[in-house]
Amino acid sequence: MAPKRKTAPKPEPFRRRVEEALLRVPAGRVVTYGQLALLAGRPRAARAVGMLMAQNPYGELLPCHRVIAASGRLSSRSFRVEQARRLREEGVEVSADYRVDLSRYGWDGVSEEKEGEAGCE
DNA sequence: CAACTGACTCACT
DNA sequence: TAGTGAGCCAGTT
Repeated sequence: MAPKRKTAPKPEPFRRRVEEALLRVPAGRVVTYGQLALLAGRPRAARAVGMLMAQNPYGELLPCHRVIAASGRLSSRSFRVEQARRLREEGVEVSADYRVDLSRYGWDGVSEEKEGEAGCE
């Protein structure tokens, strides 16, 4: 017993966890690679998450455009344009510098989308 | 089997 | 305030 696995608390591939966590993110909300990695079970695997997004064979099937850097900026010079476009379509304000306010759109990890008013400022 | 890369993050200078 | 370096994780070659 006690399968000594330094990593992978679950037999499920890290990829799967990231996908599930990403699919949990409601529209109009964004998460950072670190947050997504945390939900996936690896708070330090932000890099791995980024790679999965770049490799994501699901393409548009996966809301990878909701994943941004911890600085609130869109990474990937090749995709940041489309990312910002999709985020704006979901109601997320993306600055001309491809910057998103995590304080407003940063997902807390709660699927409860009660931002109906979203005008508290 | 081992090494390098990469859509990251944090800390220090 | 901005820029640079080292660390960490998973996937690819």
